[in-house]
Amino acid sequence: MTVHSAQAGDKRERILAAAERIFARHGFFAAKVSDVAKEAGVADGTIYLYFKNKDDLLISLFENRMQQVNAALRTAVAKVKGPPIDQLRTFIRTYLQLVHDEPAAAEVLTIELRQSSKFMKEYENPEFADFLRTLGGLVAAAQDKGDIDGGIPSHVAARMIFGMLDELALAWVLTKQPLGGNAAGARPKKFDIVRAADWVISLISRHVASKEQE
Amino acid sequence: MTVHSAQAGDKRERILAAAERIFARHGFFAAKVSDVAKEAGVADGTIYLYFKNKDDLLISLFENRMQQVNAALRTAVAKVKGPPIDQLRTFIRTYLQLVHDEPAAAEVLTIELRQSSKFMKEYENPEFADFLRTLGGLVAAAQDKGDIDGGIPSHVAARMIFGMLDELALAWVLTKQPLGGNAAGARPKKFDIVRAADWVISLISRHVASKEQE
Amino acid sequence: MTVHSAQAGDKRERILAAAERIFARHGFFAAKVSDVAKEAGVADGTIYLYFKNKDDLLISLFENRMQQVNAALRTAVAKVKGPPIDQLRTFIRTYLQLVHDEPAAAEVLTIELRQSSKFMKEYENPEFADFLRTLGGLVAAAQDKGDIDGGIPSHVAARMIFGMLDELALAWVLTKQPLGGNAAGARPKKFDIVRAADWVISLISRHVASKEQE
Amino acid sequence: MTVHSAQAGDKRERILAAAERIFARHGFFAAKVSDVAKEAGVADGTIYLYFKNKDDLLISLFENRMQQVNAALRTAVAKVKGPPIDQLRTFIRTYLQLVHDEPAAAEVLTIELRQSSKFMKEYENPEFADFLRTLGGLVAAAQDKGDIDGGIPSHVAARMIFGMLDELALAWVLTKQPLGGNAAGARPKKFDIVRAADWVISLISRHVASKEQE
DNA sequence: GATGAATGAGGCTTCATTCAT
DNA sequence: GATGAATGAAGCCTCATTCAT
Repeated sequence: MTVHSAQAGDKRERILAAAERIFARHGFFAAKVSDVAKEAGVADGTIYLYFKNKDDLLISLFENRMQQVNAALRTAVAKVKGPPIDQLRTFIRTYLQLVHDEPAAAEVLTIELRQSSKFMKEYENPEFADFLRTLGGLVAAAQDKGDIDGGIPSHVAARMIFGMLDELALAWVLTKQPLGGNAAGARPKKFDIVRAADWVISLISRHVASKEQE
Repeated sequence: MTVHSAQAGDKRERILAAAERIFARHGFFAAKVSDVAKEAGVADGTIYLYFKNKDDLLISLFENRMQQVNAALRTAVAKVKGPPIDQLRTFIRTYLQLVHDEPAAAEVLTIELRQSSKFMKEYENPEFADFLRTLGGLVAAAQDKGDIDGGIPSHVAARMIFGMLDELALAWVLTKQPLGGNAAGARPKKFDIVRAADWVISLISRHVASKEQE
Repeated sequence: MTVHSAQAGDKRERILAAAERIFARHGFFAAKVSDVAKEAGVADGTIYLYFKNKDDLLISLFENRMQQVNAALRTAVAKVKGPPIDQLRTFIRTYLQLVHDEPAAAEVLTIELRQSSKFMKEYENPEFADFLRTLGGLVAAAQDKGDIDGGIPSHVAARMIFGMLDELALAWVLTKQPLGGNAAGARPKKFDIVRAADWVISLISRHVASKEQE
Repeated sequence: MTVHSAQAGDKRERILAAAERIFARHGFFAAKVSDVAKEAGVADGTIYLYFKNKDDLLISLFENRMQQVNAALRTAVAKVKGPPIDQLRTFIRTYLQLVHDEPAAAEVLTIELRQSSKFMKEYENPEFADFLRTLGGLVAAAQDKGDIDGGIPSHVAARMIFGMLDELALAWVLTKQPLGGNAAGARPKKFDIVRAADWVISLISRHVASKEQE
């Protein structure tokens, strides 16, 4: 029974995970619902027991993943006792670490979120708003301490920082790293996405940032 | 005669302009070729005299607009005699000014470019590569002068800056500014996209940047 | 239940039968897939659950019908105990009887097979090859017995005989016989396609063939 | 002037010749009018100065080629002073020689005539009727002499013979002869279409036919 | 007469969604 | 709940034909 209901409860998750992979692979529009079903190991119709329609599947995926991202960020930031700029660094590093660990999720959040901003506007996007609010708060605090230029509206600065992270994620995700070393500069080398966190901090902070690396 | 031949030569341009508006309005996938044709005032089949298919229409639109953007940027930057950071500011300001003046183009370049990174990878994107190369050059020069942190690979910094611009453009474009004043904070206020250029510069430059506003 | 499962299993057959009628009526190219669907009493999309595309529908129809023809011919010939020329007569008579009984099938096999020889070449046509092989075997046996001129390569003779049958079928099928008597020579009279079997035999056999008519 | 008008008069012929090649290459339905125009070296619209529409182009091609065929056959047969069976042999041999010399024409007459029997019925086909009448006359004469079985209605026998010729032509035309010798039986060898004339005669004549080969 | 850019009707096909089992 | 065969709306694209030059 427990196993059964667990499997049943799992089904929604399995579908979301499948959708993540399929959307990452083909893009939302090119992806077929039946492909998601196949990847999830369920029948086409089953998807409609858990989601209203294809759009809802994408929306739900966003909400779900952004929720996880926000939770991870909150947890990580809460642990930092140092000044706001260090919390910001942690925020950024954690985000990019997630991108590194979950490239499919990153691809969906980055590319598909973007392309579907169109219909995201209609559905609103509370989790993303939350993300920006948190980031804006960290920025404002860092501005108070004089670590970031205070002349910039913090919500705009938050947007800018998100833009950097998003673009880094995109560039990193789209660079298909050949297994092993890469042939003499044939393709752009896949840079270290996690290290990039420090680059972001050093780009935007006015002082030489205190390093607290592993 | 002049009118006629101008119109004839214009037809490709008219279709591109129509596609720009339609794609900006509905998004690439939701847009119908027949809508583009109607907007351009031509028959459906006429589109296929100038473009191989719907994809090619999008690709061509990118190339064309990015070419214009690059040309405008080159011209604007060439006029600046000051230090690299001032050239960079001009680059950024010009870019955001273009976003401001051509919101439809910005929407397509920003949203649709993103969502179609998928198939942009296949078609390559020489003009965008050019854009990044120019930006990277300016960054490197500014780094040499000590105006931007030199520890960041310039091509990564260029990506980050582009990310900021892109996100600013996106946020600005998607905020439907109600004509006239906006109802008490109901919607996020449409910030001044052009002024944002200075914010970008002040965010990333290590010294108080010299203002050279109009 | 029986009816239902029968119908379900039948669906492919129903579509083939509908295609046969529609193709015979309008010709392959002029026929619309949606007409076939309507004739079969299914939705347009259903066709594509059973066939890859319109071409595949035609190909499958050929294969299916030729298979039936070959089976009928084999059965009929196997019953004949007489000399090869009698088997050959049975082969021919059976074929023309099928044409008589299934004019739509005949029309498709005769006309559309021909017109699509173009793309039949690409798909091969094993059943037709089988048909020719069987016919060639009978011819060779009859040549051994001296009933047919032995100087002709048997596979070429088989082709010739098929050509006669095909042309007879075509001429017969295309002659729209008005019901009842025909107006004084206005239209070519629809000859007796089954009797024509004997004419074929008497045309090609060197001796007065033994008649074994009904 | 003469040259000019000759060229102008030629244009219709050039278009017919182009249509013959294009139809033979792609089939009537798959062939595009613009391809015919390109092959003929004229503009698309020019075709419509000489032909009512695409169908008319095919019809005219038939008429024209069948006329030439009939003329050639009449001339050849008129030279033969021997018995009807020899005239018949000449008729057949001449026809197959034409197939050999003009494979494109043969392909159109054979394949496209067949597939378009559909709309040929509507347009009638006087030249083909003429062909059959001539052939029927020769058959009847040969029957009178006892060289061909007299029990067969001569117009049906004519059909049969035409069927043989048509099928031989088709088989021969569709066998893409590999340049040079052919790999050990990989493809059916391209038989000698002209020699096949004698095979036809020996298949249908009751006596050992007098050979009058070159 | 000749051109060929433009037209636009119409078909093949896809795929999100439903619903009988 | 789960299935997956069936549906049918809708869009991309082709290409025969026209007509202004």
